[in-house]
Amino acid sequence: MEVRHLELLRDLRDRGTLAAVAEASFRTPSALSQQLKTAERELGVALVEPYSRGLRLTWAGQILADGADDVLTAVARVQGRLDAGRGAPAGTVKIGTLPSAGAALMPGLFTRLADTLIDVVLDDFDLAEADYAARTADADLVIAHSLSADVPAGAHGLVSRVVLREPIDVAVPSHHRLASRDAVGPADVCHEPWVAVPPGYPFGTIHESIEAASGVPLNRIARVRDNRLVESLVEAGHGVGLLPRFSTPASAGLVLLPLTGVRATRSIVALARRDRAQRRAVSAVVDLLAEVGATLEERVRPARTSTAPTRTS
Amino acid sequence: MEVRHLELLRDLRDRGTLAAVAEASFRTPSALSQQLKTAERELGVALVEPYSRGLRLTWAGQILADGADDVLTAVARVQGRLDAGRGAPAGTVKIGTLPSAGAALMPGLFTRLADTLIDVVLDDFDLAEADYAARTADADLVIAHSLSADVPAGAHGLVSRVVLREPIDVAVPSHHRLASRDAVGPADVCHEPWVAVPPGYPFGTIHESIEAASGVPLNRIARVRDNRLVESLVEAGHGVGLLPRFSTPASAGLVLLPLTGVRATRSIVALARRDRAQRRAVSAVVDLLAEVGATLEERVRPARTSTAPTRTS
DNA sequence: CACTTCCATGAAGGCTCCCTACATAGTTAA
DNA sequence: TTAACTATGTAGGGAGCCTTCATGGAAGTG
Repeated sequence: MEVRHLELLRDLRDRGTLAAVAEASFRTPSALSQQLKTAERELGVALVEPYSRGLRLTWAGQILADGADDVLTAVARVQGRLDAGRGAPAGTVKIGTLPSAGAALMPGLFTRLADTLIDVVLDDFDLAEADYAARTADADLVIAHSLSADVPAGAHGLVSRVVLREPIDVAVPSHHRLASRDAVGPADVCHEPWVAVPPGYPFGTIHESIEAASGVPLNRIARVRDNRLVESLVEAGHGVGLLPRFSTPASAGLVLLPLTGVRATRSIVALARRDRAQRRAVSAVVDLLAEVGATLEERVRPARTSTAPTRTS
Repeated sequence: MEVRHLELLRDLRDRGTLAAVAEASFRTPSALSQQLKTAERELGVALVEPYSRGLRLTWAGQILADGADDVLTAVARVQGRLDAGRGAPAGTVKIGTLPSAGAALMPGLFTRLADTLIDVVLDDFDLAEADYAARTADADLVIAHSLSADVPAGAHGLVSRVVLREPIDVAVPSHHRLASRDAVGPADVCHEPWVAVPPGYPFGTIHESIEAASGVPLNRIARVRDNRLVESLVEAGHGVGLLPRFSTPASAGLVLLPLTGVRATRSIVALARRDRAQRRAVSAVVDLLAEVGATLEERVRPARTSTAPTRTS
C-alpha cells in the first residue's frame, strides 16, 4: 500500500475525472491510469470502474480514498510539529476567496503578514455557496460564506472556522427618504424598487425573507451579481439593494441601513482540507484572519453606539 | 516529506544503527546513508548526528521517527479496513515467542488456524523480560511475559494484550512428603533444596518473595534457565523448583502445587507494534490466542474445583 | 601502540520504474 | 456523423534508488 496511490484515489474522488487530476498535478492522464493499474495489481482489488465517460470508485477505492485523508493528515501533522520545533512559521499559503470578503479581510491580513516569513498567493472567484468547498483541492485556504449556517454546504470533512459575521445591510441613496433612519424593517422597504440578484445567488434568500415577512412581492428592477454594480445603481437612485456592511466602501452617494426583522447576516468562513490545515503557516494565517475579522466587527459596532444605543446580546 | 524517510528514521530509532537497519531490510548501509542525506536536504534540517561509533537522532529526527508511528499506523488502518471489506483475513503472521508460553499456546492456535487462510511463521527466543519488546521490530507478534505487571517493561507505545494469566507452581517429586498437599506456602518450602534460576531471570523474583515472606534464605543447589532441565532435576529428587502450570507437561515423576502467600502468577502477553497490530490477520491471531488462553485457564481450574473448593475472585 | 572490528560515508555504474508522447477506443452531445 | 470528451495501451527517455568498492573515524584488544 503506497501513499502515492492513496493520494491519487483521494484526488480522483475530489476532482471526479482522471483528466482533471492530471491537469491539476501537471501530469498526463496516461501516467495516472498506469498508476491505478499498478495499485490494483498490488492490492488485488478493483479500485475504479468505467462509468459514463469517466471512472467511478469501487467500494475498495472509496475506502482507500477516505483512508488517504487520515494518512495525509498524519503526515501533515508531523510536518507541523517539525515546523513548530524550527521556529516561526514560513512558506507560501495559497488563498482563494470570494471577492467581497477578500476586499474586507485581505488588507488587514497583508498588513499583519508584513513582518512574518509567510507569503500569500491570492486568487478570487465568485461561486454559488456550495461550490467553494471543492476549491480546497486547489488552494490551501478558501474564504467562503454561508447565509444560513456557520458552515457552508459541501464542507463536510473540511476544517472550517468562522472569521467574521457580517451584517447584510440595505443600501439606499444618500438623498433617499429612509437615509436618516437608524434601521429599517421589511415593511419599510417592501415597496421600493429593488436591485436584486439572479435566482440562486447568495443574497437571494434575504430578498425572499423580506417578501415572506412583509407579504409583498418585491419589484426587482435588476438582477446583477457584482456588488460594485449594485452600488452604482443604488447611488444613481434606481432603487435600493442589499450590501455586506464591511465589504462596502464608505461612499458619499449611499447609506447602509441595518435590516431588522429578518436574518440578514452572513458568516465568512475559512475552509481548508484537513491535511493542509495542519501546516503551521496555514493555521497562522487562519488565526490572523480571525483577528482581522474581530477588528472589523469591533471597529464598526461602537461607531453606531455613539449615535443610537444598540442591543448588545 | 516522504513516508520512506519517516520509516527509515523509525527503524533507525528502534534498531540503533544504520547497519542493523540495512541488514533487517536487505539493503546496504550506503543506500540508507544516501537516503538520510536526501531527506535532510529536502527538509533543510539535520536529522542525525555522529555519536560514538554510530549515529544519533537529532530533535528533528526524533520528531519524524515518532511521527512515523502515527503515519504508518494510519496506513495500516486503511489496509485493515480494506481487508475487512474483502472477507476473511489472510496472509502470513510472523510470531516470536518465549518457549514455555509457546509450548502452551501454539498447539491450540495451530488447531484454530487450520481452517483459515492465515499462515504462521514461528520463531522462539529466551530473553530477559525487558528485551522482548524490541523483537516487535522483526516479528508481527511477540509472545512475552511479565511477572510484576500486566505489561512487560519496554513495551511503551506497543499494543499489548494479556492472553493468559498463568500460575507459577511449586514442583516437587511425586514421592515427596508435600506431594499430596493441595497447596503450599513459603513456610512449607523454605527449607527445601531449590533448583533456582540465574540472577535476573524471570522467576527469580518469586524465589526472593519466598525468602522475604519466610525470613529464611533459600538453599539454591542449582541455577538453570531451561524449564525441562528444572523438571528433570526435580523428578530425580534433587530438590524442588518453580514451573509454570500450563506449560509443564503432565508427568508421572512430579507434582505441581499451587503456591500461596506470595504473588506467583505471570501474565503471558501478545505484543505488537501499532502498525502491525492493525493488520487484520494479526489481530485475528491475537483474538485466537486469547481464546486459547481462556481455554487453558478453564480447563485446569475446574479440575481442582472437584477435589477442593477454590477461591473465585 | 598496532591491529582488528564495526561504524558511516562517498563515487561510479547498473537497473528499475515513472512519466511523456502518441495512437486508439468508447461515450455523450450537437 | 462529427466533435469533444473520457480512459487506455505502447514505446522510449530519464530520474532516482540501490549495489559495489574504497575511504576514514571510533572503540576495543593484544
